[in-house]
Amino acid sequence: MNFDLRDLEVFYWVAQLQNFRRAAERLNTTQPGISQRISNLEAELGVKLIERGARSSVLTPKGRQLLDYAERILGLVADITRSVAHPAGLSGVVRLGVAETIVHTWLSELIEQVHATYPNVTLDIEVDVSPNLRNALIEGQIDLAFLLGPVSDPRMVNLDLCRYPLAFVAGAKLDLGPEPISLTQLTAQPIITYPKTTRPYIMLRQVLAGAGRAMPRIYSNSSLSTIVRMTLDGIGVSVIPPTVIAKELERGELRVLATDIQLPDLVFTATHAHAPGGVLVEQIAQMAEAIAAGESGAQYARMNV
Amino acid sequence: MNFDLRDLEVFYWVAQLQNFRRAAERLNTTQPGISQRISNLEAELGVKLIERGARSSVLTPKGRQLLDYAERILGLVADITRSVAHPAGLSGVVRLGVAETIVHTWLSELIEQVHATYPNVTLDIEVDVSPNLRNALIEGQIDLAFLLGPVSDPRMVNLDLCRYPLAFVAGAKLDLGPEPISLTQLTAQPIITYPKTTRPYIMLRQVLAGAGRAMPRIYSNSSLSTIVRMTLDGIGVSVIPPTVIAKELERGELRVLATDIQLPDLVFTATHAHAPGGVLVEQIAQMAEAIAAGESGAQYARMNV
DNA sequence: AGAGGTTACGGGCAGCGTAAGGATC
DNA sequence: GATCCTTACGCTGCCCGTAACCTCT
Repeated sequence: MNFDLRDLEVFYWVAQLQNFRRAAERLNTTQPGISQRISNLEAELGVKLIERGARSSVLTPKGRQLLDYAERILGLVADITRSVAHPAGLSGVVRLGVAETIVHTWLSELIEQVHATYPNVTLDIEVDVSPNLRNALIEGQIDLAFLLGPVSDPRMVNLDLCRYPLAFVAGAKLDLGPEPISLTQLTAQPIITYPKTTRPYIMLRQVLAGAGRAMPRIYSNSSLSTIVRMTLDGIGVSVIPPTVIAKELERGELRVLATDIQLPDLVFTATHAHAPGGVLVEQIAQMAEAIAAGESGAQYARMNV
Repeated sequence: MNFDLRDLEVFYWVAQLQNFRRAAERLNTTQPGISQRISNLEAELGVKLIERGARSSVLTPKGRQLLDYAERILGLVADITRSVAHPAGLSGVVRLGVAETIVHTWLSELIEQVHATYPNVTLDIEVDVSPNLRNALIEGQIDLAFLLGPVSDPRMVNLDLCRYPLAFVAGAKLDLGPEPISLTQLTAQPIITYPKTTRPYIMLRQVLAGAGRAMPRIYSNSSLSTIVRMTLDGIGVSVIPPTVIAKELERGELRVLATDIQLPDLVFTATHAHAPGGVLVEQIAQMAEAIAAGESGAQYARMNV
């Protein structure tokens, strides 16, 4: 009998994702590697564990039986890394997907704290819009994401991070008339905000459409920095969380427009798959939760000035 | 985090035996190998697990914590080999210690059955007297032994195998006078039996001494075959279980002497360490139990003729 | 033709056994 | 000096990644 924990881990993920290729992505390896591991496991146990189908692979009865054991064993191994292993000894790569908003708030703080706590851990950071991050999570291409809203997939774990109000922001020089600014005044300008696939865009569109008038031009842009740049250049009014432009507000380069328009807040979550062995991921998610809670309070305080 | 099941197994045995060298023997490997495994485990967890002492090595608190997990994990792995693995796929080496009496009764039958059931399993068989087998078991040099009497060590598991009566046996030509033979008649002859360290020898000595007369000459011999040979040659009367000389009895070359002397039966057990992962050992012990039960009945039947 | 999995092959590295080197009694 | 463990070193064998192949739809 010669199988190891890696075999069980591979088997677990193939079972979960019902697909060799996705398991390979999830485990940062190649598909033939997965094939070999599974073959080895089946040979060692002398039993067929996985029924390879044309579109997806599914467990045999023996495979289901093994899955139960594999989950328990991997869970115990995770317990070991939690309770007996020294934190500084943890190592590995965590693939992190981040919505750009987070990049402009507390991401760097998290990165520093992770590297301080786990010197041997590498973060692979990928910045993208939340819908893409959501897909990447489900496909197993990233381990953890900080994105908009909970991901309602049974296998995903969501931790609430922070809640940022949206606001209409304009360049200091742009004159829109007396405040509070009405919808009509606003929509004379192009509105600059997040891409079409994202929740802020959809929410904004609903709010503007709800008023029953002609749709204003909406410039969507997947780069938050660029949105800020365009707003600074007076190209239009942007809809973003003021949190990300604290500096520009302080310097008086940008201002938050007083309006009566209610926009729902942006709610960010840390989301990851429920995975045995994902101790690191859980820890980092919890660190993010703590940092975001602290930052969020600070940001609110600043905004209330 | 990069440790495997082998690391945990090595750790488990070092913890049990409190000694690297003995763990190496138990695991059929070399002592530096054990050293390396433990070092690796400690490095991976970033924690000292074992306090190396001059005479024995003992677990640190973290080590005790890990031992708990290791036992559970290895137990689950054993469950896998029990319930999901195909028996024919089991492989490995089982080091078997056998008292010679067993060699002359049902050992070959067991060997055949083991090889039929587990084609990939190798048996390392060592024939020795029970006291030596007992030590080898405790030292972890053998995995399983068929020997005299239970081994009363907390970590050992004993299964009753068979019970063979002892008898005085003489060559067909040796004339000792009218039967039943008295002690006095018997002790005129040299008595040939098992070595001094063994239970039959001690029991015999007590019985003969109990009679309060001068001790007869006792030839002790660690080879049962040789005892039979000497008895056939008329050198003396031997004290052995008639079971092992079925053929000689049938051919009339040897005979069992009728006496009033009560000798306690030889009780054999299959004994092995309680070890997680020792699925093979448990299975073989159970096979021995079944075979011995069958054989034992047959032998009794034959003797009652 | 494209997605899913297997087979083939070469390079790198981990783990083993041998042998020599402390440490502790 | 005896016991116990660590360190050093060469070697083998495994495992990984690349690439080509097979097989369904």
